[in-house]
Amino acid sequence: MAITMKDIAQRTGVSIGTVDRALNNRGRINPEVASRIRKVAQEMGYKTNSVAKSLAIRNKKLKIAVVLHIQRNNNYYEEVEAGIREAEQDIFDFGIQLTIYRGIGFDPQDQLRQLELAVSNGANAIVLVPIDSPLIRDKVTQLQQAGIPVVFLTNFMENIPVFSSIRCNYRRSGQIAAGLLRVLAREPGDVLVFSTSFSMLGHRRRVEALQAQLAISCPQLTIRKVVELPEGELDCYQLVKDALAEYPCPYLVYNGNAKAGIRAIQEAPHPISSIFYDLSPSAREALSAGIIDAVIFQNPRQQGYRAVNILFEYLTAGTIPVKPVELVECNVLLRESIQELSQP
Amino acid sequence: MAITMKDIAQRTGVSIGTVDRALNNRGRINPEVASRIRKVAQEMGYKTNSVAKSLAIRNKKLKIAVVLHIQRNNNYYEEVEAGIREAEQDIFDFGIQLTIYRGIGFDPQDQLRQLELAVSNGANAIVLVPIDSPLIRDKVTQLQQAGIPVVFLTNFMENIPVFSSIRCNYRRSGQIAAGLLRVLAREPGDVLVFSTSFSMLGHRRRVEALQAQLAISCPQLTIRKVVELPEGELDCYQLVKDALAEYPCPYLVYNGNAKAGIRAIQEAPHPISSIFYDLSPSAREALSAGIIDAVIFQNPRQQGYRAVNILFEYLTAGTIPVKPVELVECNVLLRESIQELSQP
DNA sequence: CTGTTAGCGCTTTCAC
DNA sequence: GTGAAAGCGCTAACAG
Repeated sequence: MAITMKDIAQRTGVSIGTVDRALNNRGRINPEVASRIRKVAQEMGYKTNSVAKSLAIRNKKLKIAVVLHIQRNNNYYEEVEAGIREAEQDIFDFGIQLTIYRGIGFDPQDQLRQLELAVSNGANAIVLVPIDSPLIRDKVTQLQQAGIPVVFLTNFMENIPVFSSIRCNYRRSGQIAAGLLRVLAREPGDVLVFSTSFSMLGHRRRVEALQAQLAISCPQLTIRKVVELPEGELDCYQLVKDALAEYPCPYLVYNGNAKAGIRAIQEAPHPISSIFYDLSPSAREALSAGIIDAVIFQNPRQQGYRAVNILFEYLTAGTIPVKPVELVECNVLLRESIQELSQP
Repeated sequence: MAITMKDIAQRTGVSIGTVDRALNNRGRINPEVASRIRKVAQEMGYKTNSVAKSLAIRNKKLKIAVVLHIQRNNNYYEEVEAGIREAEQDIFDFGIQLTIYRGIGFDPQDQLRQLELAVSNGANAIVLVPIDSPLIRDKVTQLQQAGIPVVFLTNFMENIPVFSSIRCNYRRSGQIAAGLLRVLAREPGDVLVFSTSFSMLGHRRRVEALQAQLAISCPQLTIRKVVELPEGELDCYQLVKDALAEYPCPYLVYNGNAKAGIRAIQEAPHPISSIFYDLSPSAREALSAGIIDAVIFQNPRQQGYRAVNILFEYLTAGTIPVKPVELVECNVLLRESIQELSQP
C-alpha cells in the first residue's frame, strides 16, 4: 500500500493541509515544521500520487502549447504531429489541454509571435520546434525564467539551457548511413549526398557524422558532393537531377523530398544504390519495389509523443528529466522489413 | 471541456448514481431509463474519465499477475521483464498491483500451479508466457470464462481465443534475416541456421519465413541445415561447434545463447558472415567488434511493457484491444548502430 | 502560520 | 428502482 499525505500527517501530528504546504513549498508554514515533515516524508518513502494530483488540479486547466513551423507535404512532420496527437489523447483524461500553434516557414519573427500567442492563451509549458535565431533564443530564456518550461523537439539550438530537448540521434543517423554503405557497396566508388536545410543544426551533424564514419567504415567510398535541398518537390527534383547528371555516382544518401529523389533515381541512366532517410509512403513504396535500397527511420512519431509526455510528467508529477537531451534511436529498414509477408 | 456523468445526469434529470448504473450495466435500474441515459450519453459524446475512475476503484485493489517460466541467463527474457517493471511503475499511481509468478522450466504442470496461485491471490487479469499444453489451454479458457482476461506474451498458442496476444513479428523477423543475407552475401554459398526450442511456435515460424523469403530474396543462397539449440551455454557451444565443423558454411543465422555462438564463430577456421537475433551484452560487444555482422532486435522490452499496459487499459478504462494480436516490429542493427560515436 | 472543508469525476454503500 | 452521501489522494480557499 502506497503511503499518502494523510499517513504522514498522522505520523507528524499535523493536518494534511500543512503536509501539502511543506511538501510543495507553498510557504505560509513554520520552516521547522516544514523540514520535519519533509524529513518524515522522505523516511516513509512518500511519493506524490500523480493520479490524485491531476484530478485535483483539473480546474487549473493546465495547457501545453506546441509551436511548430508548418512544413507542407512533409511526411516527417506529419508523423511528429501524429505522435503529439497520440500523447494528447493520453493526457486528455488528466484534464490537460494541448494546443498546436503553427508558424509559417522558417520565419523567426513569426515563431516569436506564435510563442507570445501561446503564452497569452495561458500556456503552462511549451513544446517548440525552434528556429535558431536570437529572437527565439531570448524568448525561450525569458519564458523559462517566467517558469514556463520549454522542450525542444526535433530541431535544437546550442548553448541554451532548456527543460528538455528531444530529437533523433542525428550523429548516429549519419553513422548508420555509413554502415549501410559499407554493407551495400560492392565496389569502390563515389557517393552523392543530399540533405535538407543546413540551417537546421541536426542536418549538418548528420552529414558530418556520415563523412567521419565513412572514412572509418568504408574508406574506398568517397563523398563526391553534398547538395543542400529546398522544400518543394519540383525544385528538389531539378537539383537532384542536375547533380546526378554532373556526378553519376553509383551511391547516394538522400534526405529530402522522397518523391523527387525517387523519380530522379529512376530516370538516371546509371544504376544507383541509395539510402533514404524517413519512411514516407513514397519511400516505402520505392523500398518495397527495390528502387531504393534502404531507409533510415528516425522515429518521428515517438519524438512527438515523448516531447509532450515529458511536459505531462512534469505538470502532473513534478518529474524533472534526468537527461537534458533525449536522443531517439534510428532504425534500418530493408525491403524485407516492410514488404507484405509471404504467408499471413 | 470533457463531458461528465454529472452533465448527463442533469441533462436526463436523474441522479449521478443512476447514470452510473445505466452506463456500467449494474442492473437495479429501469431498463427504459437506462437506455435513455445511454442514448443521451452517446449523443453528448461521453467518455469515462479513466483517471477519476481509477482513483475511485482504488480500494478494489486490482491485481495483475504475470506468469513467466524462468529462463536463466536469458537476456531476452530479462529485457521482457524490464519492460514489465517499467509498466509496473506507470500503473502504480493507479493503485494497481502487479505480481510476477515464476514457473520452473518448460513444465506445464508447474505453470498450471502458478496460474492457480495467481488466481487464489486474487489476480484480476493475467499476463502469461504460455507453455503450449492441453493443461494450460484448458486453464486459460476457464480463466477467461470466469472473467479473468489473459494476454499471451512473447509465446503463443493457436486456436484459442485470448484477450490479447503480444509478441514480436516472428515471420517478419525471419524475413528480415533473409534480407540481411541478401545484402551481406558477396557470393553464393550455404547457410547454417540455429534456433532455440522449436517447441515455441514463434521460433518455428521465424525459420519457416526465413526459408521462404530467402528463396525469393536471394536464391543463390541455400540453407544447408537448421539446428535446434538447447538452453545452456556449454551444450549450445558444442552443438554449434560440431555443426560448423560438419558444414563449414560462410553464412550463419543464429538464435540462441549468444556467447556460445560467438565463441564458436571466433574459433571457426573459415570466415563467417553471421546474423544474430537479440541484443545481449555479448552480442552487442561482438557486433561492435565486427565479429558478427548484424543483429535483429526484437524489442523484448516493448513487448513486456505493452502486455501489462493492455490489461491496465482494460482495468482502468474498459478498453478492449482492437486487434487480438499485436505484433511488435523488429529492427536491424549494424555495427554503426551501436558503436561509440566518434564525436560526442 | 495552521486546520478545516469543498471539490476534481467516479464508484459504492445505504436509505428510501 | 432511485437518490444522497462518503470516499479515493490531493489541492485550494477560507477561517482562525
